[in-house]
Amino acid sequence: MALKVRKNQSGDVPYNCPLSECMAILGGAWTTNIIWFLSGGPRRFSELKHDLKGISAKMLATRLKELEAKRIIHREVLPTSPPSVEYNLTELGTELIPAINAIVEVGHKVKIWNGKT
Amino acid sequence: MALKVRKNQSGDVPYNCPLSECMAILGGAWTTNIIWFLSGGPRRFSELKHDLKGISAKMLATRLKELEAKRIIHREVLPTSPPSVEYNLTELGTELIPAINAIVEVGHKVKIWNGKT
DNA sequence: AAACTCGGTTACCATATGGAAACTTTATAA
DNA sequence: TTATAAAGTTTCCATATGGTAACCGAGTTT
Repeated sequence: MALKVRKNQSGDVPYNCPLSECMAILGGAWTTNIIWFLSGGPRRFSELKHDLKGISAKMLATRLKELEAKRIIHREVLPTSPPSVEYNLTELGTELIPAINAIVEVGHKVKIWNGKT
Repeated sequence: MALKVRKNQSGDVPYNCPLSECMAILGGAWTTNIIWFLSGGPRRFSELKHDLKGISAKMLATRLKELEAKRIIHREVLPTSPPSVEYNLTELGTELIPAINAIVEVGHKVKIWNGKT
């Protein structure tokens, strides 16, 4: 006899939307790391490049533009010479911090489970 | 005068490790959705395929194998006829749920900020 | 005048990602 | 006898992703 498809117990049926929507923000390479470093306060392009060891200028520029378009970060040109550019989290961006922290927490637990204490 | 690179205020310097490690688990397409649906209890291949509207069999099989290799989910063949296969979260997999929930929470907030109430 | 800094841009390229559709095996149902 | 279900696998293909390296303009220091 063929099996019946059981009702899913995790909640309402098309519930994947908020998850997918948020993962569309956090999904790209380096994205969570950028947000995490910005959670410490405003940061310039070259500072972020220094923070994110191994990131290319192209990748960093791409991600910063994406996050700016999604209103997660704010870009501000400072009247220094030469002009410098500072990035910081918007209010919406700040809302992401608890999720990032939760991911960091699990990251620690995964390391313990994998014996990398 | 050239600007000085300021010390980052978000914490210790090479702190990206747990974040990157966890994102390496959660990063692929559909991954968080699969974990979320499994958080409701064990689920068969075809049930998950039904849950995750639009996923291809290939993608689902790939992700399930990945998550099994990372000890996030457990695969069990049931002695039904035809044999069916049930997937469920391991203890380690269960540890991911708070992070997934945090992401879902932010997903809701993002929708509100974007005016999609 | 030459070199350097800042904040990128551009071109080129290799690989990774993921979709569509057809096929498989075992076994039961019509 | 034919069809269908479960749980994938396989092939083919298009696009997305991301790295390297060179380059740029404005301004500044040497």
